[in-house]
This record gives sequence, C-alpha cells and structure tokens, in this order.
Amino acid sequence: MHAQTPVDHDHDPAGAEELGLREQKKRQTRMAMHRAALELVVEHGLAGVTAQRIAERAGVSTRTFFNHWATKESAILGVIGDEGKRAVTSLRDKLEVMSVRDAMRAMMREAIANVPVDRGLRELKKQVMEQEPSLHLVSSGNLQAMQTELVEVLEEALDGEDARDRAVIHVQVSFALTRSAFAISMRRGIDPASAFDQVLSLYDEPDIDL
Amino acid sequence: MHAQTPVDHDHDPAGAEELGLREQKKRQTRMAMHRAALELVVEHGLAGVTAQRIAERAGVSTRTFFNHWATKESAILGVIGDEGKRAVTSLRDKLEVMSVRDAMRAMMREAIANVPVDRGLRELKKQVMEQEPSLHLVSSGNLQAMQTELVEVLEEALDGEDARDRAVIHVQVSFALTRSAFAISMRRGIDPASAFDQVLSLYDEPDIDL
DNA sequence: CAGAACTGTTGCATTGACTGCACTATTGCA
DNA sequence: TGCAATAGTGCAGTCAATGCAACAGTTCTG
Repeated sequence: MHAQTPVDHDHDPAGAEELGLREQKKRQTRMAMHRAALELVVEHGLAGVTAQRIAERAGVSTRTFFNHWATKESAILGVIGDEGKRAVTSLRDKLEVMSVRDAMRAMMREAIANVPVDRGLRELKKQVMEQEPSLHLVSSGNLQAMQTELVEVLEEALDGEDARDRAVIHVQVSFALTRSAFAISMRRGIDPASAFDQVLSLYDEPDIDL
Repeated sequence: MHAQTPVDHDHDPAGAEELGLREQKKRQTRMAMHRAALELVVEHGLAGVTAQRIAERAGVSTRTFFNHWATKESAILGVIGDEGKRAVTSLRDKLEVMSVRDAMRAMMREAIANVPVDRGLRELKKQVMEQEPSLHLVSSGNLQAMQTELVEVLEEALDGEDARDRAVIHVQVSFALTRSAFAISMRRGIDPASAFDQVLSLYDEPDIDL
C-alpha cells in the first residue's frame, strides 16, 4: 500500500482468528490512536486536539494517522468504514427468509454486535460524547452514509406504488432506533446490544405512538 | 459585527415584514452565495468547488463568505443555524396543549414550513443532493444538533421509569420521519410540507410496521 | 536461507477550510 | 451632518487532509 488509500477496511473474511504479526500490529497501532484520541478529547476538548497531537501520543507520524483514519473524528469515534457493505449484504440475505421488518431489525442487531466493545474505552467514549455533542452528528452520519444503498435493497422487497417511499421510511426509522440504542447505551453504560433490545420493546409498546 | 462570529442567525422577531435596507442587502448577498454554491457543485462536483470560487462567483471576498456561513456545506445547503432554538420553544409551547405525539409532529411540521421554498433553487438543490449523497449527512446533522435539548424538553412531559429513554426514541423517530420527508420531497420535486404529510400517512398505515 | 513481493510507516510539499485582527465602507439614526 | 453600529475586506496564520517518493519490516517462494 502506497499510503494513498486512507481507510482500507480489513476484510477479515474468515473467523478473525490467528492474524499475522502484521495485522496484529496494525490493529494495535489503530487502537493506540483511537485511545489517544479519546483521552486527548477528554483532556482538552475537541477543539483543543489536533491530529498531530493524537499521532504524537500514539507514537506514530501524522501521515500514518491519516493512513488509518479518514478524518480526525473517525479516530475519536473509532469508525473503520466497512460497516456499510456488511450491512447491505446482510440485509439482502435476510430479506429472503424473513419479513422486511424482521430483516431490518436483524441486520441492525448484527451491525451493533459487530461494534467492538472494550469496557475501558466505553467509559472514555461516554465522557467524550457527553462533552462534545457535535460528535453525535458525525457518529450518526456514518450510518446514514449507506442510506441510499439500503433503500435500494429494500425497495426490491416491497410491493406497491409507494415502495420507494416506504423503503425510505423503513430505513430512517430503523436508524432512528439504532441511534436511540447507542444514545441509551452511552448514557447508561450498558452495551449497545441490550440497549437495542430495550429500545425495541419500548418502541413496540402500544402507547408510545410515534 | 467584527467578523468574528461566523453565523449570527437573524432573529427577525416580528413578522419579518419590511426589513431595513441593510437587512435586505444582507439576505441578498447570502442568497447570491447560496445560489452560486449550488450552481458550482452542479458544475464541478462537491470536491471540485472551493469556498474561494463560490465567493468569487457571488461577488464577495472569501472572508465575507465565512462571515455568513459556518462551513462550505452550510452555504450549499442554505443552513442559517437558528432552527434549533425555534424548535425547542415551539415544542415546549405545544406540549402544554397536546399529546407528546401530536406536539412532536406539529413542531416538525412547523420547522419544515420555515424552510424557505424558492422554486428555482429547489431544482438546483435536488440535483446537488442526487449528485452528492454525502451532503445528506450534513443536512440531517443540523437538526440532530439540538437532539439533546429536545430530549430534555420531552422528558419533562413524559411519566414513568423510562421517561428519558422514551424521550430519546420519540426524538429520533420524529427526525427519521422528517428526514424521510425531505428525501422524498427532493426525489419527487414536491414541497417538503406535503411530503411530510405523505410520510405520516404511510407511517400510520398498520402494515408498515417499524 | 536469499531474494522478491507486500504492505505499513514516514517526511515533504501542497491545497484548502476556517479564524482572529485591524481596517474601510455603508447605513440608520439623532 | 455627525456618530454608532454593522457589513465587507485583506492579511496572516493554524490545521485538516492528500499525493508522492523513499524506506523498513513481514511474508512468501524457491
């Protein structure tokens, strides 16, 4: 890799077991940067942190920092970038064996499960998110990015005149529930997966209405 | 104004009628920049457009450009920045006279109605949004920014153990519907308000389920 | 084991977004 | 007409982000 491709989504096709030394180091470096980013934001606030300082604390060059993360914010949030493709194929598969509603929920549940859950980092991230609400936007933006593709996948599975409109709504609402789950998991310090379950049960209650 | 404050949200407290010459000119300049931004994105793509070029086409200095818009993207989307405060007070008022569900919907409907609808610009904007999906993120981000405040307002109006969780879900779902409305209005070239109505009627259909 | 093929890391140079500051130009009002 | 307020501007500077070329440690292959 000649340093041109900023984010390259380790595909990790198999079971993720027994990575090469190389891959191991890569993840290590990545994590060091992620942690450094979180710590520095807690210490100096989002505006008081530069990519340079993060790289410095993580023990890498600035250039390397941007080889791993597309933006400064990605490093803070720990966003790798391959979530989109995974979600699309996952949804496509599920639509063949279950209802639209269930497929969306299952896909989301899966996506949430794929988020690495490091207990130590969770506490840090919680602080960061409370300190810097503007990061919520960025965070939800990452999901939103794949919106269009998911709408297309869904549209094929829906019948009727307004298929596309309904697809749009399905996608948006599913993201809304996922975002809620993340928000709640942050606030309560519980893991996103169980927060998602709670959200669904609340949402399905007849009296919540909208 | 000493050029330090990037965006200053014309408060426009009264009925917005009969502005001074000064205010008129200000809006004129703003619109020129907004239009120039949209045109240039259509012509050269988001990445091919610099703030400098937008300013140039609009006949102002680069510095002036950033006195009006917080970011390049704001200029493209025409986001002023005072939507948040309006929404909060609007919601607070409505919660006193109607249900949570209705209040949220009414507030959103109001927010949508406040978006200026210039027929000429709408077509341009439609093209831009189709060309540059990444702008959708930015677009929805503006609303999302006030999430926390809205959750707080809502929480007071809700009873029970999970009041805050329910508030989070309410807010997220409402935004989801609003985003859907904007997406659909863009695609169909209809105005956002009626798109919102369509979304609500689709969403309320019993068989859409999630 | 040696050399080739990869792939990660780095320094350098550059572009472009955005900001603070000092200053000028208009406009609204007394 | 003169003064206060505010929009516009030029300039210098910071920082995010990217392409490029050189280099280094790892993995593969014979």
